Amino acid sequence: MARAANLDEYRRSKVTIREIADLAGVSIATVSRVVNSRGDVAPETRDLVMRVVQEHGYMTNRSARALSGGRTGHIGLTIPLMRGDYFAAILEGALEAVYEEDMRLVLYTTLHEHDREVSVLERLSDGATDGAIILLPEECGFPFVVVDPRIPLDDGIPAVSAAHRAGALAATEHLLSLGHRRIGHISGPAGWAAATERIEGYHSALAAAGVLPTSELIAEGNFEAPSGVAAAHILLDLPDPPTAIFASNDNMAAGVLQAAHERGLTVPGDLSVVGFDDADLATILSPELTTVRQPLAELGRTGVSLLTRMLERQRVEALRVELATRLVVRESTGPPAQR
Amino acid sequence: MARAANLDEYRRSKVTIREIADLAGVSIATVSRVVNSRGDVAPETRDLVMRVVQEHGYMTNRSARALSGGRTGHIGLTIPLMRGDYFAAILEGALEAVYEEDMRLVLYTTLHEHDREVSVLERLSDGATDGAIILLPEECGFPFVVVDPRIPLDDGIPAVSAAHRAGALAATEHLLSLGHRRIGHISGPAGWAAATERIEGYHSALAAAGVLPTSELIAEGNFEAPSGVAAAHILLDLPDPPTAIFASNDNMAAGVLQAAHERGLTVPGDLSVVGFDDADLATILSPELTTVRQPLAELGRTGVSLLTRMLERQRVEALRVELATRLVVRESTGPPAQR
DNA sequence: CTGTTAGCGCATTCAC
DNA sequence: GTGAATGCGCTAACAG
Repeated sequence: MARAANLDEYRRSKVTIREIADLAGVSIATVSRVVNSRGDVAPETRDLVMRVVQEHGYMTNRSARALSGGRTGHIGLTIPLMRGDYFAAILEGALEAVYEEDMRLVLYTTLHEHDREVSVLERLSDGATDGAIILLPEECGFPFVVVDPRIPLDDGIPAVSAAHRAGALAATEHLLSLGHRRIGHISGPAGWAAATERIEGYHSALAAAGVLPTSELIAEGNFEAPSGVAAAHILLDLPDPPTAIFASNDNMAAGVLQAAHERGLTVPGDLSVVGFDDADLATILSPELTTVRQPLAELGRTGVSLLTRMLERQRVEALRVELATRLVVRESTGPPAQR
Repeated sequence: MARAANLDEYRRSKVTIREIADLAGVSIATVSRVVNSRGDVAPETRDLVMRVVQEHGYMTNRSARALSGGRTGHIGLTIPLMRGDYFAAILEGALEAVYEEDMRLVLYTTLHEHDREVSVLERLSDGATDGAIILLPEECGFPFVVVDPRIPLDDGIPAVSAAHRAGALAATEHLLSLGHRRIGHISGPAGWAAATERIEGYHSALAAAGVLPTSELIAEGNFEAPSGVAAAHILLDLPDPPTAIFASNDNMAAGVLQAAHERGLTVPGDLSVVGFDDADLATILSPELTTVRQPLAELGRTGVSLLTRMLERQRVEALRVELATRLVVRESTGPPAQR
């Protein structure tokens, strides 16, 4: 089948349910039943209709179905930004789930800009989508579930997130068990739920090991690599510098590696570093990063299934899901150097 | 405005054009004219309607508009896979353009699987979208433009791609000008247009400098990092190993860095490496990668504008766009070591 | 089991 | 300038 020479031709070429009905000598309703695989159709009628449908390549018009049925089959997904494998991984999971449910994913980016967030939220309620997966929380009269919430959410808002605290705890314990006592932490931006919970995990591990947390050992970053190198330099410039650094994500851990490289420090010989996320980046770096794996794709996938469940049951349930994280030990951690 | 307690309530809460018309004491047609900013409306009527619209938060229902107007305002975008900043960058550009045109982007992944590609193509023509940006070329009766074609395309298929040949030429010339004569190349998969053109650029630069290309200096990879380390080892195991390696993308260049690291080779001291893409990865690595910048976001953006132009003119034009690439010199290249 | 009948919400002729 | 009427393609009662 060659490409249509122009759009008009393409549009005209679309077969409607009425034409199929006429061709098959049945009513529109019957065709509808067949294509929606309803049970109450005689086998022979079904076969007949199916044949005509096949022959003419009929596909039901989604717009019409949406208008009539009240559901578009689209779900929206807002994401702060595309770059970095972090969000891509979540998106990938969501796409997978959406594909399996024969729905479509309408993508929006907010770029972390407030204006943009507002306008995206507005667009979300224009009927183009049935619901949304949101990577930023806002109140709005629209069915949605928040994935990986940036800030603490009201109860009653469905959300799926990862076990940040437990992951950070495991990461710090790992360092502790290796013999480290001066363990620096590069945190995410203050106010972000994930960043806060990871600090908490770091603190509890320290406390459990009887190590006194010092605020000078915590430097704040913004989840981007450059902030990681800056923070690493601050930490390493300390009179009594850390022998290990736990960064709140892999990007910043990459920054730590870069800073170490600049100072001629070997990893893990002179400095151990642990990341968080287990993004693709973690295994691309040398040495490969010891990090905490977040089930990113699962996050996206779970978000979709939560949403579709809400959509089907016709009512919003307050559901909270927390997915487990786990430490992945690779090459960037080892015992501290002897003094 | 609090969240609707359940979906039914949410759905009922949507205001229709008819209600606005009644409230404003005008006809449906008038409201339609106003919200679509048609000229032929009296200023006072316009203001009145606008006020009512604002007050009730009316938004025109996209499904109804799509059914009535024959255009959904959605455009599809198929992408092989989400991971890696490469496709993300293209997607980002496309999203930007789509946002500006007040359209929506429906995302599909093919995972490079043939079955998946076919089913995605089918879904594309179900009326959910007006047209598509495709990262894989197939003939189908549907308006689309191919971005970054994987294989050579028939004339007559609108496409936008980057200047692979020129970029590879610049990269190789750079190495040559530094004094390198044994320059290895890690290519992309055979048959991919981008890979082939980059090899051609590499060859012409060599030829222009009077250096005889040797096939042993070309190793094939698959654009992923592990294939880069494998290929690098092959090249470096040569009796007369290269002093510089030009990898066909940044992922594989990262693999080369990793291989060098494993062998205790310093970059660029013992080995120079050049990548291609200038993905985010390039500046996260240490040393930062000298690479050829592809205008990834521009690729996506241009794809969208090409498509919308096609959609508006109501006919398919055969347009071919090639966007310029440019060499970005960073830390991973330098003169060859003295023998 | 199957056909008939109503809309779904909107854009768009046309008259006025 | 404005309103009434028509249809986009389909699903969902209902009736037979």
